[in-house]
Amino acid sequence: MSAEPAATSAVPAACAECPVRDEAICAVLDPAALDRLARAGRHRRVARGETIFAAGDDSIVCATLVEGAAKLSLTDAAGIERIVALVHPAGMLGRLFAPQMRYDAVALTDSRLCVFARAEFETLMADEPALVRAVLDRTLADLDAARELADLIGRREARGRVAGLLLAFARAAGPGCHPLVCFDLPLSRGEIAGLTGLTIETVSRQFSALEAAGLVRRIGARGIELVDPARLRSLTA
Amino acid sequence: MSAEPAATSAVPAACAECPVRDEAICAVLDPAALDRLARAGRHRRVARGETIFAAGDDSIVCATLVEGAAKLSLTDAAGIERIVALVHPAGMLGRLFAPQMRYDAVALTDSRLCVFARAEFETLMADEPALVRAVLDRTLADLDAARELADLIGRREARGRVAGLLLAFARAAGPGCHPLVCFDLPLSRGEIAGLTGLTIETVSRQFSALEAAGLVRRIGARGIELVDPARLRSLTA
DNA sequence: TCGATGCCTTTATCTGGATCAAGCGCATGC
DNA sequence: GCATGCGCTTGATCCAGATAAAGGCATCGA
Repeated sequence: MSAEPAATSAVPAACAECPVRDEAICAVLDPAALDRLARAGRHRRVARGETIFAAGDDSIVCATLVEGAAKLSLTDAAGIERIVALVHPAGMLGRLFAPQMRYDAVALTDSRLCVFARAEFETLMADEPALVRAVLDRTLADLDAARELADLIGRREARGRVAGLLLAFARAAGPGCHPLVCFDLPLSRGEIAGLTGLTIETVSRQFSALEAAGLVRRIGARGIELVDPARLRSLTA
Repeated sequence: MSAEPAATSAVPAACAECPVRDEAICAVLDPAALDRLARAGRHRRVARGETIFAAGDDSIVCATLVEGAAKLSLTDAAGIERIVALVHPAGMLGRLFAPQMRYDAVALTDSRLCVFARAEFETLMADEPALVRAVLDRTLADLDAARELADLIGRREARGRVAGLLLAFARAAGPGCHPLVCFDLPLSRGEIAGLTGLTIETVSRQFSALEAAGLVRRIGARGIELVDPARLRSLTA
């Protein structure tokens, strides 16, 4: 693989130093299968705010998020965005076995992807039971996350939704910051609103209130410190 | 494997007349594997309102819903129930590869289940790639449904939530009633409230308003006729 | 240096849905 | 026949959060 010349954006050897090598679906593959998958994959960088694919697009690719963060969302006729999922490193993007994308996928931070042609990926799945199983594990985790989100935004008061979101994000993005109480929330107020079913203003007020109550501390534009996770959790009730 | 040529080449008796035989995960299995699964499963009837398993229970079983309907829900400290999923015939209940149940599963109508010991089911999955694939398909469908629900309750006005729920239910439970515009909604007002994140009173008022506007018609306690699905859909925006 | 732009916050006002409180319809039981 | 209970509806009131409007504070290109 190192014999390949000047292969810049499509380097199978990149698996060796892949940050999500042990967590992504590829982790379960034996070397031969990994090599086959690696040859099918292409690395891609996307900038913060860039659309990876849009709802209604033909579902021709799927991808593993290697680094960064992304959202899946819909924007209704009134222009209100509703986010239905956050994707963290090692998570997958795209719809397997379906003809069209159902949501917009947008990068929340500068990110790196490992992109596969869907057809090719599905062929590989047909040959590799372990890959099917890995995708299943990932999908079950996604399902848990989706139901947790439904539970979160099903509650009636704004306070609990925001508190729950902070805790969920801290948990999901956890490995990024050891104390697990201080992390970067790569979401604008508008995105938090779209995720929680609130408005920007309400989100802003809730943040101010949580800070005033000594439950969290805002650090710069996007930094969050969970000062009192226990009390925060109690708001989640 | 003890040789039973006659038995292994025929569809197990219990499955032969199963109403979800062609839709449930079992549909993909060859006769031998189906026989093995059938031997591992046992039928169970549950009455409307009966709890199938509760959040926190050890995850020792999983099941296919053969007939009826069920809900997955959580009840918070204040006694407010939030429903995170509806399960229709051919759907699965239970958490694979996880030690504990995460939600309460309760029958919405008198129902029939095909129950498996989780460990045994997982063993069978290890031997049957087609079963893993079938479970994956089912899980992907569940994921779509969960995200659709998150989208539904993320919207800000009650009208759209109720309208969207009716359409989603009509679609999901569709095969039950041919015109697809007239069906039985096996949910109490309280359950609809728990599903949409509203209160009983608001749900009731929205139903009255939808009926007054000529979009739906209520038939008896639980019957619903979608008089104007198109206009209903427009409320979903 | 200077707007211009975009995002966040804050204040003021309004409103849709929550809450509180009766009624109503319809079972079931005595 | 009437009481009891339960779920649904309806009305009256209240409030949390939506809406509207303005100001603060970065970054950015000219």
